[in-house]
Amino acid sequence: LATRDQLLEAAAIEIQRVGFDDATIEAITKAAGVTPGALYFHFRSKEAIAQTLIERQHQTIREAAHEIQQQVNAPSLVVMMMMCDELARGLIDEPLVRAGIRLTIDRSTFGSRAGDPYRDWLVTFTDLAGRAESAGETTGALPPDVLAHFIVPAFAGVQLLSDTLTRRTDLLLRVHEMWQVLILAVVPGARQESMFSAARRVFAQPS
Amino acid sequence: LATRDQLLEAAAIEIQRVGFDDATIEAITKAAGVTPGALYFHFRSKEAIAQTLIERQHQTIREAAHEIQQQVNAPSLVVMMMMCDELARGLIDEPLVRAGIRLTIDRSTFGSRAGDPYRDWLVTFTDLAGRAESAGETTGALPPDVLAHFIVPAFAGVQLLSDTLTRRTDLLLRVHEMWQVLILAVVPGARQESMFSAARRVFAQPS
Amino acid sequence: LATRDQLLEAAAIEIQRVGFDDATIEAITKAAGVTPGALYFHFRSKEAIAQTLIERQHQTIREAAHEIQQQVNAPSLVVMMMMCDELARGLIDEPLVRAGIRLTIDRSTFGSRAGDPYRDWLVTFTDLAGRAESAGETTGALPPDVLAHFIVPAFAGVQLLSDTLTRRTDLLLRVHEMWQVLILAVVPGARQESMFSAARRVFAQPS
Amino acid sequence: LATRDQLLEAAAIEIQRVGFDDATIEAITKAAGVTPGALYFHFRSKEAIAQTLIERQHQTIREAAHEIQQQVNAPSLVVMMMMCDELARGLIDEPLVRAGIRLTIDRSTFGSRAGDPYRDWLVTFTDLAGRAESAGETTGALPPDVLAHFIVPAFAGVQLLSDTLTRRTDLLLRVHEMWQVLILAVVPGARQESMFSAARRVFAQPS
DNA sequence: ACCCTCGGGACTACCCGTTGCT
DNA sequence: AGCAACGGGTAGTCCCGAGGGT
Repeated sequence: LATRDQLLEAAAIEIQRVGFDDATIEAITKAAGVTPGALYFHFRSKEAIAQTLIERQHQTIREAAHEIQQQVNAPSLVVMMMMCDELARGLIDEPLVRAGIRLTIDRSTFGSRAGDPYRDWLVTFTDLAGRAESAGETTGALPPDVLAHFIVPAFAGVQLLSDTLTRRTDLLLRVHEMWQVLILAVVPGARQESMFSAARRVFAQPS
Repeated sequence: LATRDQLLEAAAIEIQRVGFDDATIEAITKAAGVTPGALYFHFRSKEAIAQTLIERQHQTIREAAHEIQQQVNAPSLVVMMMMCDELARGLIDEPLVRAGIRLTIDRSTFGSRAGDPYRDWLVTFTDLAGRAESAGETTGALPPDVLAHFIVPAFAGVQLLSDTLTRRTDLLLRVHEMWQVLILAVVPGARQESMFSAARRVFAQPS
Repeated sequence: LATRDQLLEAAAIEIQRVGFDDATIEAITKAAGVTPGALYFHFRSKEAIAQTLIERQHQTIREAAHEIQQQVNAPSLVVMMMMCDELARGLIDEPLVRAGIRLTIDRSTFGSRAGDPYRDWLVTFTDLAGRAESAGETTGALPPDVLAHFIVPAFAGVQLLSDTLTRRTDLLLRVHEMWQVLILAVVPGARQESMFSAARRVFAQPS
Repeated sequence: LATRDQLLEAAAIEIQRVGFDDATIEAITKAAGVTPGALYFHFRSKEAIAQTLIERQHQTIREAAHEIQQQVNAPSLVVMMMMCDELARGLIDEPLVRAGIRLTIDRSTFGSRAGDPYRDWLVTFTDLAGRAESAGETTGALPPDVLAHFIVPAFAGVQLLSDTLTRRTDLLLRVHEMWQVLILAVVPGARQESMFSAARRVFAQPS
């Protein structure tokens, strides 16, 4: 029902704002305009809401990634950039994404499930890195899985610092800078310039 | 008093284990072998303990960094590696460091103070990056502050994922890999090999 | 409607299992395969179900007692035994009877109505005890009402202990033993032996 | 501390009045003049209070029984009567005893521990019944354990009905009547009259 | 002067019986 | 008869002072 979605959105906003522990049921229900009873009709517990939120965001990102890979006919490296860009923009203005990430990082609450989104990204990026290497976009000095195992956490860290220090106002800039380093590290000299300009196009500010 | 230190250590262990919110006064005092009254004699509040913990860790790291910069006569880039290595090892086995980082990342609790450690690292690394450029260790393609603004979050991210995915068992390996990327990106071709072997020495497993 | 009976049976099973307070509407409706709405179409409230259950069990027992008194041409003392036997067997395998007794004993919920079944038994047994005395089955050392006021609670107690200690597996045995004591107490010596064998026939195990 | 006892007494009064489930923490603490915090300092949970109450009553009764057996030089049958009398009087005016019995009967909450008091009485009464037989107080027609297995539940039932029907105002009378039946059943004819008068002395109304 | 037992108060997640609207 | 929602209420917990012991 519509109430369920209202609750999820209210929960996302609240969780993204104050974190899971400090997001009270009262605040969520009040924001959604319903009563606690209604909430516990749709969700078994507070954790169940968070789980749903995580899954939804997880799935949202997967779909976006899938779409990008499908629709766009671009170098694998550029696909990676677009995925980073997509996620970064979501982190700036979509409560669902923000809440999902917050829940993934403040792992106080969830056991092993918390790492799932990371694992997902790792396999996707490992795959893309492999294709990039095959396409000659990278020098091959670094194995694809090593590269993926660096890009994903690097992005996570950039996002984390940007959030802590500037409330993500400089996020796009920092992600752009991150890709400049990556291009310098893995793209053959001859193709670096075109990659730089591709990056500039991807991370151009307007939403 | 000795009680104060016992309290701090018990708090560090507990916070590193379950996070600030779920670390109860009761658990901390029980672990320290004292009563809540004793705790509130030494600290004004639960937050005060966390603040003390953060400051202590902050200061511990600063001292270590200072020592490294002083004692070692090494390229600035290698100094950075050693600082990363130092922190990584602390993150693996020192409760104080682990608790400090946890408190910095799970920022639920503290307003703006949470970013202080990051800012500290940023200025230190910006400085070192400048020196590295002057010494010809880097190509200069990236301004020192841009470089620092990438290394620090990248390390934070690597640590975060390593913690989430492997409880930091692969942390040293990942940090080493991170530096391989960085070397490829910023060190002039002629000096890369010596930097690679320097990195190998720094991140050699034995503690 | 058939739904009504399903509801009653499910409620009986649930109440007999966990008691009135802990028997949730959700569990009952789920067991009956209907929705809360359906329940509230047939019953005004949760208490109404319990009342219906009590009345039904009350009536079931009355009918059984009536039948025994009517059909059987036996000494009044033996009629009493048969009624005890009947109820005991119901307490072992009929959810309706079990639930009814549970509701009568866990009197948390109902005010004065709870004693009704007891009062009923008391008048019936007082009457039977009077007839027994007239028929010379008893010595008359104890007035009929005193005798009834002992047999009824004694049975209640035997049932209670048997339930608590052995989940009623030894109920029939204990009720038989109870009647052995009663026979020794009130039956004239000359007729005791025949009463003992009558008791043995009544409380013979096979259902 | 004194607070602990106040809480136990308040809990006893409340539980004896409305039962375990309907005895709210708020009511108990309010009656004891303390706050929930104080209660949860002394007891881990609501159930823990009930457990303590049961144990205390259990122990109280045991001590009383021990004292009776020690101090009094009386026939075993009379000792049993005195124990019944003692418990009956406790059931009339001592909240602790009333609450203990209520918790034992409304067994909704506690698993197997609930039967412990019964088991205790059974062994004590079996022992006393054996001594009575040896002393020639009983005919020996009933084995001691059968006798005990009848007296204990009979008392329980008498108490239960008296509570339900008259709020225990006729309890002493009913227990007296119960013993009249028992004397008729098991005491040799020649000694019955003296036992009857012993019973009259034991169950004389004044406290 | 230091330490601790004990108590206070507020708040939260959770659940449940019940009822409109369809 | 069903789906969805309501609102009241309870156990549990936690952080934190104020009073006595040592």
